[in-house]
Amino acid sequence: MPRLADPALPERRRGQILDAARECFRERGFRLTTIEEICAQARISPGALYRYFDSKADIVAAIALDTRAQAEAALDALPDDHGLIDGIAALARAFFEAFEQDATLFADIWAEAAGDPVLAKALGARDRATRERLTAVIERAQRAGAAYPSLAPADAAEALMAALEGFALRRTLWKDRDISEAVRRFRTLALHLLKPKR
Amino acid sequence: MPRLADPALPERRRGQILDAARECFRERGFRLTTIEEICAQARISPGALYRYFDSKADIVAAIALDTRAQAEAALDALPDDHGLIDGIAALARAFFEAFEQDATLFADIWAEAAGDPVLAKALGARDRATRERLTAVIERAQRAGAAYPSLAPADAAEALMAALEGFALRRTLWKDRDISEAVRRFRTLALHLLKPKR
DNA sequence: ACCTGAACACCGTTCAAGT
DNA sequence: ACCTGAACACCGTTCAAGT
Repeated sequence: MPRLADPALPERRRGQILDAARECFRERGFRLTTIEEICAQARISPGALYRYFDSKADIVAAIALDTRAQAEAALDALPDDHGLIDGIAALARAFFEAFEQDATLFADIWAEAAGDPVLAKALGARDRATRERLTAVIERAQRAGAAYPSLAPADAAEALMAALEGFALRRTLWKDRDISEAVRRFRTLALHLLKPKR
Repeated sequence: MPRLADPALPERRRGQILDAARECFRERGFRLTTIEEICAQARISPGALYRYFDSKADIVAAIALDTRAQAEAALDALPDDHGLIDGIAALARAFFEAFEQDATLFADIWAEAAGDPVLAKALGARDRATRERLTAVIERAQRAGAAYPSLAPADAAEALMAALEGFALRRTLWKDRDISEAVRRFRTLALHLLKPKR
């Protein structure tokens, strides 16, 4: 019998549960999937699951923050020269793709956040960080002459994020419409916001 | 004993229940409010409630469609001359105000729609109608020279609606931020989309 | 015809007992 | 230290019985 427990176990278990949850949410949506289903998928008992997550909402929160973190990381690769618009469009595509299979999850996350101050605060902090990075990129682009400076960088960033999320939200309704169409529309919007001269 | 039932009763009951539901949702959010709470507020029994609505989701659906219908009606009053931008801004303010007290409801409606094909279809039909009206307004404005024609009217309409809903969504996270700030940001976006020359 | 409210079904969460 | 799974609590929905 080991005196010390496996220090990697908690992280492994959390990953195991999150993977199972994503799989289930994808199949039946957040509302309809049961803790028992997640447990079956993760080959674990309810009691064990609650050792690693406080609640079902806590599981969505973890997934939401993870997705956000990935999106934010992609921002660092954004060029601030004349490739800016295309970079933003690529980012939008990645964002839409992240929610392609679990389209409903996007809406569920926001609904959960709206009713759960803890998740709201965590998501809010991530969101602020994301917006600040995007603002910085736009600011540099304006200085470099790659973006039109009539719009305050912070306003442009907020508008772009709102539009991106708005398109993602609307895509949950029109599941038939393909991603490229959404990307094209978002790209057009970004172009008008950042380079109105062209 | 009357041979014919009061023909206005069903509509009255539905209104009574919807008012009660709105009140409850405002206070505790969609998730947390209980059918029993709505019943208490409406002074009616659960059995009676289910005579007028199929499910809890059906109640949100009714509220969602009602809110949408109001927003759509406001579109008719939109000027297609140089007051267009201000008209759109006023519309955005009304939209934000409609969800001011039940901020979480906005996200809940989408989450519900994402998981409920019936609601999705109903909301989708309304949405299409709204977009077509907005498209027509923009088209007229472009012809009148009040909007810049570089953007296809349908794309502009879709972008504006996505942005409007994106801002509304994000407002559920930042409850502190006042409406005027959101309206100002949306107005700026609309300006860049429709009148990039200025 | 419309309503009541107890009963049912389901599911998120807990906890006493195991190894 | 970690896990199991039966039990609990809660709530959306139904339905037999009332008027």
